[in-house]
Amino acid sequence: MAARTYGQYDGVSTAIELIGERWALLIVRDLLVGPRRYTDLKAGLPKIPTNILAARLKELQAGGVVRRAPIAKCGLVYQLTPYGAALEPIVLALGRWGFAALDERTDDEELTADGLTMALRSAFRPEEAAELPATDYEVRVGAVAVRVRVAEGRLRSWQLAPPAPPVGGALPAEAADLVISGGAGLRRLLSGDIRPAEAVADGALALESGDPALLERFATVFRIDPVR
Amino acid sequence: MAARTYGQYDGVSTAIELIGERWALLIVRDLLVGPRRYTDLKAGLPKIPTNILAARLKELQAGGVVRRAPIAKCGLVYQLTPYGAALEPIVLALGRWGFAALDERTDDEELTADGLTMALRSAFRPEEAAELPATDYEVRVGAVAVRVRVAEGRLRSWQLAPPAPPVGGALPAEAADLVISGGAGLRRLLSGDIRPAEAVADGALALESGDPALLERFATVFRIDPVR
DNA sequence: CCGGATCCGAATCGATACTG
DNA sequence: CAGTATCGATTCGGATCCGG
Repeated sequence: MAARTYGQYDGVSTAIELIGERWALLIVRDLLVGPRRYTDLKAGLPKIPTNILAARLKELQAGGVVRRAPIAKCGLVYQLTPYGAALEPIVLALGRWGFAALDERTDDEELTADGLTMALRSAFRPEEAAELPATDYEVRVGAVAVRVRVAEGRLRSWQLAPPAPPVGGALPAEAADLVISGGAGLRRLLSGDIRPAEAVADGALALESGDPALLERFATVFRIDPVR
Repeated sequence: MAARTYGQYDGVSTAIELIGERWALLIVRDLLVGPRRYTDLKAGLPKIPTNILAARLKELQAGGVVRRAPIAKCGLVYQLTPYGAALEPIVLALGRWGFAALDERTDDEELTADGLTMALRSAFRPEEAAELPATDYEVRVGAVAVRVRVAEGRLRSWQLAPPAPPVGGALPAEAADLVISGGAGLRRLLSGDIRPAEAVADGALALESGDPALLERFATVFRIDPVR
């Protein structure tokens, strides 16, 4: 295990020895959304071999990034330690950087609930949201659906499909103010590549319910600017 | 090459498909210091197999992260594209995160000039430096020596040993205001684990030349706070 | 020396099957 | 649910070699 080391003494090398192995950062990404059970992780990372998942979880625990905790009633969850949770701004920034290289989705690529949740988090702009009234959005892409609430410059999220335990408190009972769905259009909207009205006219984005004017607000609060 | 994909459609997955392969981010780290030739990279990454270096450089070029450019008089260099250069804040943050997990240096780990340069960059605090008079520091750790100038809230760096082409303009002719050397002491100083005076008293850090009072200033301008 | 390409054994990864 | 075990396919690492 120490045989495959980089042999360098510095922060970057140490960091990628902790979280640079294949699949490791995607496990961290999912755990940033909330604690997850072994089976949840496996479902959220459909292409990970089960032995690799087991191996990574052990390494991440040994590195102090992840902790294994028994949960109230039967079962156990993996969760980030405070040290692991400190990766959040890095993973979000990496998500923004990689977002710029995204092209059209192909059939063998899928978007998971945790992937969408983190994408929305990485696109969230607190400064823009600070003065706006509290608003609930529901975003659907294929089979996944995420509910986000923007209030007081902060973002909270819940996963509706597949359902995951609420991480931002109890899921609000009432319907979202705006419900949108669509894959390709969402990416182009977040990148500022297309205006909200165009996205809807195109059919790239569908307005399921809610005031169409709220889509402008959504596009203001959630955006990932192209890298330079 | 597309066989080993994560099969997910999101920014984080895309990012680590571009720069998540073994050694890739260390190549980026070195290129963030300045353009490097194949042999420079090999020297700065002593343990990288040459075929892996060649393979990574090709992948990074294919991904639009690195560009290969012929240099003025014979030879060619690799340099980051603007898209690759946008990784700087991420690599610096990762360096700070990993720094927290650094323990004592072992004999098989070495600190390279580019590693030290990036460590100092990641530790630099512009806010603290904004109001301070321009100051030059020279930092020596083992066989590597780096010269940094803090002026007007900005940081510039040059590599003295092993010498690399100046990336922040011409190397100042005059001697640095403060010259310090020492390995273990530097890490503990940057982490705030030890006070400047103690570090010198310990012998963990040596003051080669300059006003000892400047060491306090150094410790203020360069610091990596423990993660939470 | 620079900028790689080639070859080969060792370690890791990926897919599937299996178990407490 | 939470993983191990097994095994073939890849990749990595180390060394050598080669054209300019």
